[in-house]
Amino acid sequence: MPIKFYNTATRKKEDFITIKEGKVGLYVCGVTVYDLCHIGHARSTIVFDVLYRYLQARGFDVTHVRNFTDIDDKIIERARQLEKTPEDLAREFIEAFYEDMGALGVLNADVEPKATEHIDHMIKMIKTLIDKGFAYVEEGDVFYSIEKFEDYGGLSGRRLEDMRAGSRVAVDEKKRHPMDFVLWKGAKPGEPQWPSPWGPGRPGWHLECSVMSNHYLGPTFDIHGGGEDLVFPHHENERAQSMAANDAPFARYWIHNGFVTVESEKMSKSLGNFLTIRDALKSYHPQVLRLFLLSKHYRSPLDFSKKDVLSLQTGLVRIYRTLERLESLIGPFQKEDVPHAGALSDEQSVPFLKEFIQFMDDDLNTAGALGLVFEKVKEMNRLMDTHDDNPPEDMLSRLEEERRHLLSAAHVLGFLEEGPKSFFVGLSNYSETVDEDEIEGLIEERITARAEKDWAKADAIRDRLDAMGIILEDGPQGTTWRVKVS
RNA sequence: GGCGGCAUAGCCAAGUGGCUAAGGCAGCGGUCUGCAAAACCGUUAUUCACCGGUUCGACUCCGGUUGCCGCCUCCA
Repeated sequence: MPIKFYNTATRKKEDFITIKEGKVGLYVCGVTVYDLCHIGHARSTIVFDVLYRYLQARGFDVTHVRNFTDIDDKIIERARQLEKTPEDLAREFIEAFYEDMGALGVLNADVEPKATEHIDHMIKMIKTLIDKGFAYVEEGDVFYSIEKFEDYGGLSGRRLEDMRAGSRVAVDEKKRHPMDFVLWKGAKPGEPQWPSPWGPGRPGWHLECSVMSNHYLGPTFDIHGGGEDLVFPHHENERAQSMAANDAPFARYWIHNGFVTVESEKMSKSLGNFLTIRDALKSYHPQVLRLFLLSKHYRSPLDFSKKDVLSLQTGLVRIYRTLERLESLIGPFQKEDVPHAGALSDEQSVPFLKEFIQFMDDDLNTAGALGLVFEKVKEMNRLMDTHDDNPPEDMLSRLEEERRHLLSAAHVLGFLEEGPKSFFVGLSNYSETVDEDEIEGLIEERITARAEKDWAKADAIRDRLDAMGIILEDGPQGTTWRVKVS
């Protein structure tokens, strides 16, 4: 069975066939670095991170390009407000991007180009477009003439006539057609600028992705991704530029992720519900956030609500508790066992991994795949329950094997990558700080009381700890405690 | 006005033209435990917004209605 992706360009799920056997060129529109990333950026970045991981696990040699837009009107404006240079501002938020996304377990892309590194290539493409008659110069600006490109609208399914009716934009009168867009923008005094044949200025936004995808992946490549809001106009314009300049098809598969709302409302600065990754990480463990963002199909809208995130957290805690239980039986997971590229090949005989592949092959169904993970966890717990005190050797080796399968699936989703201990320590940071000595002391006291069968006293101590947010577990090996997290 | 998407139990969320409609959270009953906790077992949608149509058969395909959302302007 082939991998299938929903292709925005055709509005259908299609079999994924690469241009070159075994190789995938993946271009994902990154962020404009004028502010901190929010939870919506996190979803998009994580979704394509999972796509990247999955294609690699399936054995493809993937070239993943994720750009930074580091010159743009918003950056200039924000820099002016903060009295910084646009370069410093961009550098600062690129750093923040790595910090935030790194916390969420996002891998670096293979190439992470910045728009300002490709100005000369952009000028070259603009020249080509002018020479071919797709672009015109007006007083230091260069515009793309959409009427010259017959397939304009071919990606988003829009017709020019329809759009004109709904246009609410004050149209730049230099444009010959209201939907024409800028390729090169003449600089006003004091603005960042680069020399060009049309005077000093800076590139238009859409141009950078055309140039950089062409530069790193060639004129025609496999997958182009981004948030669904980019379909129009950004991707439509990118496509028009690239196809006109290169005389070649552009991306073969267009993949777009759905939006994130916060407590059922669209994120916006005016509503004050603009949730940055940084703020979200103050309330939730990064693994909880990551898994939450993968708990629904990537194309559907996702509502970020505290209640739903916490219920997902409870589930994740259960998974980690199982891993903890496994460690006590068969020791910690060895890092060398981390699955290598191509681990999820077509000839998969392990039923669990086979099912996992079926879900992921079907348009990256992370939600279905996650359900599978929970089923496996239950199965392993059940197995451990049957031989609580004296586990036979063959059961231990079976558990070891199943844990390896579980973790190789989890690796594709980018979670369960740390040990249970470290996870629980991390999670406890989200609760009030606790005084370990005090807790240990109380537990000692309670052990004595229990030995004397003074149940009233034992229960009183347990209640007291409970009030402190500490949960006790009396097991065969003695009493353990953990912090109540939700 | 145009384009597109979504509507599944108390909540979140997969999925399929006919076989028991995944999974998580919450709830209830049970096993275990001094009692708990954790884990496990059982249980919670005769039904998939509404109305028609296609079909031997639809929640799944088609048409319409209602509701919600996104895009058409910078936006992941």
